[in-house]
Amino acid sequence: MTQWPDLDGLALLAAVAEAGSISRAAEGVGITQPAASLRLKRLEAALGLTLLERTTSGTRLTPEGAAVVGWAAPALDATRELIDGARLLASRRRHHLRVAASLTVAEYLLPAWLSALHASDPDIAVSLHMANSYEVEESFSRRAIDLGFVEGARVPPGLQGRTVAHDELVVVVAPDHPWAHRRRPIDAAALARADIVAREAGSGTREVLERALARHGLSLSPAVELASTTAIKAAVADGIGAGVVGRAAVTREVAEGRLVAVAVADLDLRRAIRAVWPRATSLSPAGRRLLASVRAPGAARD
Amino acid sequence: MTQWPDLDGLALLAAVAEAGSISRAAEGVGITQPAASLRLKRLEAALGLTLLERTTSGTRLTPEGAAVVGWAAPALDATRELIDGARLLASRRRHHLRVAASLTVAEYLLPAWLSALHASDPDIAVSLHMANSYEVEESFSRRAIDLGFVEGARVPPGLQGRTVAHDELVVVVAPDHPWAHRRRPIDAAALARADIVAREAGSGTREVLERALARHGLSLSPAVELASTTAIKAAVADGIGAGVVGRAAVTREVAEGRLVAVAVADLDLRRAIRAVWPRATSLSPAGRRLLASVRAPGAARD
DNA sequence: CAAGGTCATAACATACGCTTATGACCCAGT
DNA sequence: ACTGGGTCATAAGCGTATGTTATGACCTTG
Repeated sequence: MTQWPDLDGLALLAAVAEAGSISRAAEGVGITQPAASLRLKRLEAALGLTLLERTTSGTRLTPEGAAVVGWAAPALDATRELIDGARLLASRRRHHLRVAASLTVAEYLLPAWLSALHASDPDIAVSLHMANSYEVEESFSRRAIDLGFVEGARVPPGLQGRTVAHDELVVVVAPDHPWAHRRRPIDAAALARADIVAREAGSGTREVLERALARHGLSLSPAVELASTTAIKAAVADGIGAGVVGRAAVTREVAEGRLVAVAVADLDLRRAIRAVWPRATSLSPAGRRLLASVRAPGAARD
Repeated sequence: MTQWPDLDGLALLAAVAEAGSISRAAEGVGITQPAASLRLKRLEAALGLTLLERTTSGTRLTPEGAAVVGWAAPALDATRELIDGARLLASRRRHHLRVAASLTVAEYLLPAWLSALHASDPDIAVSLHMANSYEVEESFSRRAIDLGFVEGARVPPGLQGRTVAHDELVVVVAPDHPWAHRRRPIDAAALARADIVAREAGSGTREVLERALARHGLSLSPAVELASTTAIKAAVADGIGAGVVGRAAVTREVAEGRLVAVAVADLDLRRAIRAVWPRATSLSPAGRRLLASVRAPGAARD
């Protein structure tokens, strides 16, 4: 497979033509004179031509050498163009990052991660798309994003992922709800029977809840389905029912007494937050930087 | 100096795009699958790009890979053109040989050598220029010839050479010349005093004669100077004087009694026949073949 | 569900390609 | 005429690149 000529050698040959001596050309390209001598000799052997007239006072091209240099110029130019093009693409990969994240992650976790990324790598520009887990998969297949964040137990097919955080769902009710003053946890069956305000089917939040109930042989029939955590919080505050949302989303409301968190016995509402990217390709450099930022500054919470 | 991309790798990448799998591409370019895998991985690392989507059912280009393949095509094409051009030149060097030889060599030695060369390498075309030693040097500086044959003691400056044969000058006279019936050799002084028919100054033959006489403190003052051996033989036969010519040139005339060779005591008239070529460059392949032929088939005579 | 394809990884051998050290040679300036 | 500074070539040593074979993990397909 050593059918291709040595581009380094050809560049060196051109440098010799320019410099008038092997020594100076060698210095110019940053190798020693013996290395250059050898390289040129091998090039001549490979081509079967005498390219250079070596004298004790310098080295000049033979006519054949001049012809080869003439042919080498377009080859080297075309190759340089390839390098430049690749560099441009690589720089995009290093300085641009298209992220898709589920609503919950985008609202409550990503801001801190992105700020950490900006602190460590100020020249990475991030564009963020909000999407539920299924839309994330679809975005990958359209190659519209480089990195996704999804919640839920499973890694979507065709993707690989790394768990970067955990989020626990909590049951919240309005302060005047009957559960608001219980000292003992409710049980899973009670939750399943109650009026529930839940996220729509297809969201990671909803999936975790359903799976957790299913482990008790229970199923969910929500009183209301809403498409955002904010809407759920409003509905719960209005007394429509008990809401199930990520703990991070209601930290302030619970602290301020506007909502009350209700403990549920025997129900595992923890869910993994995963960074995911296509299995067939490697994560882009910018994506790797973001993951490094996620891991580093204590951003991972539960 | 490892600034240039791996052309083998790029060609391999294109092969992968074509074949749809790394294994088949590897087979296509004649390496094993692991070697190809590594090569491609290194290429990706060097460019900082993800070029391929590797799946368990084959490998396809990413958009970035497609772009790189697009850039690689002109680079590979330009490089192939270089190879083709160099091959053409090399084939000329292998199949063409421009030879310059002094009159004596061209007439009496080269025919046998060329016939031997033709026997061993029928596809080498030889063009022959007759020239005296000085003209040979000049032909090299004009790059008009690849190989020269000169007589005489010295190797011309700027050239390197190898002795390929020896030729001995002999003194010949007409059958009715006083020296024709001597049993004892004449001496050098007698030769210097006699009427001599010699080659012109600047010829190798003449130089050898003058040097040989000079070693005895004698100098040459020819009665007649002629520009060809044939002319000298005619002049000697006409009785103008004693001729000094290469032994090979008069073999037939002496055998047939038309001329008589006269021995000369204490005069070394041997001269080297040298193949010469520029010191600054190496001998062309075709030239090497001719020298091999000269050495091999007993062509070297004295 | 087994078989045959995909690619990746590991262990090893070889050979390339650079370095430093040294030598031969020529030209120019003293 | 000679020495000094330039040229290039050769030799020995060494690290690494790059190939090989052997093996394993993983889909996809019949």
